[in-house]
Amino acid sequence: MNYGEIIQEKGLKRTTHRVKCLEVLDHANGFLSAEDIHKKMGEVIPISTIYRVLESLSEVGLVSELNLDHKSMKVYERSHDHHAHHLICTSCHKVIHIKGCPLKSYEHALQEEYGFIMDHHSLDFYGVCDHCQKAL
Amino acid sequence: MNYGEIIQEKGLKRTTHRVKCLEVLDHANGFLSAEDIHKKMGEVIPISTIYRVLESLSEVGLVSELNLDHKSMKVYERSHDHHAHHLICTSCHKVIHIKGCPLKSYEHALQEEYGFIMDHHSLDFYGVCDHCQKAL
DNA sequence: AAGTTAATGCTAAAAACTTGCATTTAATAT
DNA sequence: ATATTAAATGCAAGTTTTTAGCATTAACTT
Repeated sequence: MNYGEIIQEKGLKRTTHRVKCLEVLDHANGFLSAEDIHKKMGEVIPISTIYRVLESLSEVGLVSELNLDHKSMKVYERSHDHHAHHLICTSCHKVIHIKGCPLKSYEHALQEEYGFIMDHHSLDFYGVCDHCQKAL
Repeated sequence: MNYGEIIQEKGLKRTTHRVKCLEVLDHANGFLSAEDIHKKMGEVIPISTIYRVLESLSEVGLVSELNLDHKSMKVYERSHDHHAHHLICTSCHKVIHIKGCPLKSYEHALQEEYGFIMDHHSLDFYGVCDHCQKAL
């Protein structure tokens, strides 16, 4: 299934910008800011449109929007269907996806202890990747 | 030890604004934005000064600055000396501190698996607190 | 108390993001 | 295929959040 079809399946119009934007995000390794995407799309489309495209793709769940620690800027990634966390390299900014989550039972324990009903959690690891260690 | 002394101990000048700001953060339950702090300090001090005060307090580790998921705004809290995570109520925005961390061995496993050297991680839980559940 | 350095107030501006509105494009009905 | 309708886009301007420049003031040092 190509990007256009994926977009239509979610009930959105299949526009050039949305297709291109989804493709860019799908090929990116790591998070991209609106500005990054703008550049990768050739800087011909107004940035306001980029924001609107990202908003619509986020709304239907094709793209995830998040704020990372230490960055005062939203970043975006192609959503994955599994619950996942990230290793984020503070040197090259590469993002490694980790499938699986070690927090199930811990969440349950917290729920018991604090009477807090969990909705979701955010977990990211920061450090230096394999490749960057060698480069130093 | 009072706020002024704490500030001086870190090598900063003990100014009225810094003392007041640290006090406000120490008494807050939850994260505060620069704007929140500005209001709590009476809105007489220019917001640019608030940012500078927060910057200096962050630099010496008295205050932590972070970006939460879903909020495109920096928020601040009085630093605690122990490694801790948060339960954040999406209804009343109260923040519950959880001492301890379940990720030690998981981090180690990731380090092995990906050759990634960990620096730190961010972990926050979102849900509905005890109190808000009753109110619904 | 005088001197030195850092902090503050005030104004302006940069950066990130949003909105309004006329025009164009995509999907749908004819 | 063409007309219709609703949504998306381009363009310009506006918010919001955060930072910077510079003259003045306050805090610590001697």
